[in-house]
Amino acid sequence: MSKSDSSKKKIQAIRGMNDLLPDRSALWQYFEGKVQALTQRYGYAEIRTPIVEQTALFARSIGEVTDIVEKEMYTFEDRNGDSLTLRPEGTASCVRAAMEHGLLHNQTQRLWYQGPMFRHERPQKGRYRQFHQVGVEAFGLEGPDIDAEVILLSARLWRELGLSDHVTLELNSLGSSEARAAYRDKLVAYFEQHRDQLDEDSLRRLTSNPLRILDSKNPDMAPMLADAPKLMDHLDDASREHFEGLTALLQAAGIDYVINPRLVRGLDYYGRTVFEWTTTALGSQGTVCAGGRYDGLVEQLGGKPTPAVGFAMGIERLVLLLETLELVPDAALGELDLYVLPMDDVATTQAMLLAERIRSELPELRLQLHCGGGSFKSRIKKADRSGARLALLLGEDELDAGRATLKFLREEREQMSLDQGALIDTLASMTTSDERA
RNA sequence: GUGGAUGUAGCUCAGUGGUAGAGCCCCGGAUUGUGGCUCCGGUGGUCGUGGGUUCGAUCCCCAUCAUCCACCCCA
Repeated sequence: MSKSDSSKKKIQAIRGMNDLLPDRSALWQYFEGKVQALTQRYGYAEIRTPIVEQTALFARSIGEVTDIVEKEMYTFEDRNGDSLTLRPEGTASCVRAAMEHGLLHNQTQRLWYQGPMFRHERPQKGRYRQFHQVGVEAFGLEGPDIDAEVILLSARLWRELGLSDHVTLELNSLGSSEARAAYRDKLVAYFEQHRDQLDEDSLRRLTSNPLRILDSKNPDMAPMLADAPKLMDHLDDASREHFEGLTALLQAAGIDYVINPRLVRGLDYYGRTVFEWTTTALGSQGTVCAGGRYDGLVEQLGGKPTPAVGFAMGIERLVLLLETLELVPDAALGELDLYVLPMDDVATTQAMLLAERIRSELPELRLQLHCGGGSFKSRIKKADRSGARLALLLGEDELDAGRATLKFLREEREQMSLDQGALIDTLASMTTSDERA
């Protein structure tokens, strides 16, 4: 080995950007499958947008002074000198695409998306620089019924995943932008009066995002925060009515919720309804799904005034939660049904042809064909380690007789010698009855 | 961006100022076409990376990278 060889540095993944390895991919597919089926059942159509957009899109939608825009975006110049950004969230792109293609012209839209998002944050469990979200957005509907619908959609997902007992719905209303601005002034005035009790972070937020001070985890500030003016007490009448409409619908639908007057979203475009689904099972990254109403965003991006509501959920966090709580059914993990095993090299061709025939006749069956030769002993060991429930053995005796041997790898049961003609029916009966059980 | 902890085989981890071990995994064997249990043998590590101290460092010091936890932020 020369020195130049040893000086080669191993290339590794970018910090905070993870590979999804084969032992976990079935879990993601399970989750994604549930989402796909669910959105379809609610009449939401998928939209796919590029992961790169003009930087201005995010600056104008998320808000110039938010942490996301100020210090967390992956922004770079392309070869033309244009400023581009890897999307830090999905709503802005979704709105841009919907407007650009006339999807919001005199019509309502129910859309969903899924994909990677990018934020340059310090990685932590449940928080990564490339992370994945599923988002749901509804446009052109202003009543609280659509707010309730998207919440019901998310609640059904938790039910189907077995998560209902592990997540809590928190609700709040931010009111109209005018009411919020007036409230913000009152709040700042209150904090100014108690400036001595504010910690360093809160002093910084006093000018950037004073509403977020309410959400502080510092116990020393709790008494002072408890006496602060309440957003709920400063709502405009229309927003109050909207919020009451929403809570009435949720009650009618049997959805439990907690009103959290300190709940504030980090993105500027939210107004009126905001909500979060949280869990205590994930440590400090407990928000698993969050969203709300953003009636002003379309107009802000140059479109006609269009009411809108939506949410995004973090796939890493939800998958982590499913793993932590051991809520993934074995059937979702994609184990093999059948391992087709030529007992020696002479049987290779016949085994391959038989495997192909089975795949044609039984498309649902998960079948792996032994490749790579080896002694019979090592072959059958591999059949065992493959995890398959059944093995189909083909050797000299079987080939001569036009038969195959079906062996049960996971149960105390005599192996069967089957005529190759009857094989398909036997396999079919065995795998379907097993799945129903 | 701030504070703290950690980094030895694919995985989980021992260990010592004189260049390393266990268990699991993987491969082979224990009579001919039957795996799982047991037994035997074997592959595999520049001790995260780069400097420094030292006769000599995996061990001490510094830096760096990565992971984890909390803050910040947020899904």
